[in-house]
Amino acid sequence: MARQESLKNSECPVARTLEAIGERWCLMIIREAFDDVRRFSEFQKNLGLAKNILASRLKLLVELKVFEIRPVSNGSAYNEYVLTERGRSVFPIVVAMRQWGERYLFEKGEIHSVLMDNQGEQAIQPLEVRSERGVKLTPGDCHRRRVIKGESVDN
Amino acid sequence: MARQESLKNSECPVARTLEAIGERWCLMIIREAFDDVRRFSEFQKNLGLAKNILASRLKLLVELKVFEIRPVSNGSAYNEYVLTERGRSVFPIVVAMRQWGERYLFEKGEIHSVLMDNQGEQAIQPLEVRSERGVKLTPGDCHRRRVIKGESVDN
DNA sequence: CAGAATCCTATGCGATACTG
DNA sequence: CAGTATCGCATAGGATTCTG
Repeated sequence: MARQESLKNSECPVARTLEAIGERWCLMIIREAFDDVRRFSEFQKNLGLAKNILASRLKLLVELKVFEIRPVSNGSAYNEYVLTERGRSVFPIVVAMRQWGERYLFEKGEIHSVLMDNQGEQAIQPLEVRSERGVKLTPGDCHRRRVIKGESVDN
Repeated sequence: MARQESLKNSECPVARTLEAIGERWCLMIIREAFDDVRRFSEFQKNLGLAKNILASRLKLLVELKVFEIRPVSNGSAYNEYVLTERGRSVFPIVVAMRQWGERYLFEKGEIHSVLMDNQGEQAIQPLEVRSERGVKLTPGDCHRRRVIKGESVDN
């Protein structure tokens, strides 16, 4: 089974998301973009990955419409990689990972980065899964159901 | 750079989370566990991955305390893999991935699974990132700051 | 500086066989 | 059934070189 194809047509959205952008460098690149990184060299400097890998990931993410390529404003003849709405929508995924890591993968006293809001320096609330009516849900409160996208779930 | 080590000691919690459980099969296994899958053969049947891979991932996830091994209740002499609190806390990550995939990786009319709550069959709200005071935040509203875990961020 | 192209190695992972 | 052990291929990804 060709590794890359195996989950691409899964009917589980989690599987497809993992297949599309779940790879570590993709998410790290997107995370950098949330900090307004836009240039090839900046991504490379901050992440320390090989240039060919970065290039291939950026290409992939442009194909997926997570980034769009934009000619740079300041004169230099190269491109910027700017998040699309689709790319910005990855935010909750990255925040959820961040919060889990903060909680479980650091020892007390260890340095790590946290996310703060820009106005007033407030911390971020833990993400919570809630039903339509606002009830907080745990994994056990949920089940999966097959639906057709675009059609009503009811009746 | 030994691929597996490169992000493990990053001070970015996103990087550590990716390194720990970001690999596709790990998250798929955890997703199965959210549907109350507990047995080796069930994981394997539902996911269709090779047994040695499943075994190594389960071992890894037990080491990470995402799962705990529990002797099975119903007599059969084997083990169950049960999510710990730490494992259940992965829920928002999986839900965030699910929601992103639902939105962007399916065509209208395509079949996919959705998450519903068990009582009343309500859909799940889109995850939102909010500051302490409840203001909804986009990536641009945030910045990263280095802190020492366990110590107060203020003063 | 922003990539593309080439090369090489480590390893992810599937397939299969073996064990209690 | 629940794994462990072995093998082999494909690919991820690092290092390096080349180009506009």
